Amino acid sequence: MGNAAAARNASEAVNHTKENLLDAAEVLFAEHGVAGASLRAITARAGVNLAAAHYHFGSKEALLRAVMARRLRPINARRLALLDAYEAQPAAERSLVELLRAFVDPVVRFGRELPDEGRAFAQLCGRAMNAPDDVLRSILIDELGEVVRRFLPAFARALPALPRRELLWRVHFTVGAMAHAMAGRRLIEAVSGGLCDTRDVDGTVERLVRFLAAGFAAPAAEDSP
Amino acid sequence: MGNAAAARNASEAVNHTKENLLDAAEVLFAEHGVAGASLRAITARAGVNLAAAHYHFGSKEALLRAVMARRLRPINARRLALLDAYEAQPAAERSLVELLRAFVDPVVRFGRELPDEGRAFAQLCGRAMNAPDDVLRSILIDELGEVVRRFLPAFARALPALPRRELLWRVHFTVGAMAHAMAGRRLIEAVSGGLCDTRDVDGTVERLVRFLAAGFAAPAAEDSP
DNA sequence: AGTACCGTCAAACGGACGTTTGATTCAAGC
DNA sequence: GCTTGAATCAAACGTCCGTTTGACGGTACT
Repeated sequence: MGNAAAARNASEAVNHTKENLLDAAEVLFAEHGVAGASLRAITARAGVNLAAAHYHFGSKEALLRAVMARRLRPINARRLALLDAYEAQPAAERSLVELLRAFVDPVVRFGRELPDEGRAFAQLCGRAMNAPDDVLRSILIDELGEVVRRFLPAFARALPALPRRELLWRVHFTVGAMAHAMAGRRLIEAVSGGLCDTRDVDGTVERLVRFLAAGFAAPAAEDSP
Repeated sequence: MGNAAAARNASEAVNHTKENLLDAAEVLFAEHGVAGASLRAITARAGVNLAAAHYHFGSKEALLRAVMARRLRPINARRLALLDAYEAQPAAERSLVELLRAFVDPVVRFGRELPDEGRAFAQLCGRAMNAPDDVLRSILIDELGEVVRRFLPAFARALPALPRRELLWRVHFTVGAMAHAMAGRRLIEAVSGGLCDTRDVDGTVERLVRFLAAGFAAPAAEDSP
């Protein structure tokens, strides 16, 4: 049967074509959008035949899903691990900054540590949240499901005085600021004239977390509607 | 020469075809993205012939530009007017909240007051900042040029103790939160289970402005890099 | 009546797209 | 040595795209 292929995949030698396709798709999806990046351009960049994309993934959508899953899976795993560490502490020692860091750091870090592909993925991921493609958005929401399911109660516990509606809005703003910080790297570098260095992961995370923590700690507006 | 047409345009009777095209394009660009919305779908929705789009606008890109300009122009004019009012006050009476409101309110308000088209434009506009289409992004940046040129010094004056790099980052986060609040309406309504009502313009603006004001007022992180 | 022009229309253009097909190569199993 | 099946390849499939064309009615001006 497929013993040969199974043995080869299980051994060390991974499929070059598949990985090349993922790398190329990641960059071009980020650069031109999902609709704007054609399979012809992707396969050409990967140095493989056009039909290889369908042979290995089945469709363009499945390729996109694989691109997202490859990076999102470890990112979200790390987020949950940091959340576990945060919650393992005695309640008195937990700080909102730390909770926010658990939420923000892995995304920004993974997105920027890989020199070039990470840069591409950061753009793609930052855009995905509000992408017009239902596909891209649904992929992100699927992969993000457990993260929000675990983080929302943690935020609520860290801010017991905040009305739930206010909390949800602030998480919403947080996601927006984070996504923009990831997707809009060229923008701030251009506007700041190079003063703001987006390659400084720790600095970016720290600034973002402090900004958000202060926003979360703001007094709640009177709850009119 | 073109006296007839000029007279007709100058008179009350505006061109129905042109406006129908703008309305339809606004909704479909927002719903499916610029690349995903075909001129065939747009003209069909507008109830006009396919060739009318090129006759009246010249190209798909020019149609997109017209869609954006129609809404962005009054929004940005209002932003600058609010900034003028803010700066006309004696310095002692100015508040950061008010400055942020001048920046945020017109976008959210115009984006949501129009019952349905505004909803579409809000999505489109919120996405435009990081859109993969160079066209859409460049349109927004063009229309936004004067706004940032006037608001950045105002922010710097309102927060004289904040290092410039920190200020730029926080403005960056602000833009992200604002864009996400506009583009991600369906998202927060779904996540909150309807608890957060995105049709409540005043409430949204107020929550966002307070959140951002607290973030801006946070102590600056040590300026490492 | 005649001219000029605007707006609309159906039809077609060439090109790019995602996907499918069938042939070819090559290493592993009997 | 022959078969099997995974992997790659060039070529083609049908569809949809943005744009162009040329003809047709209608209105305003001479």
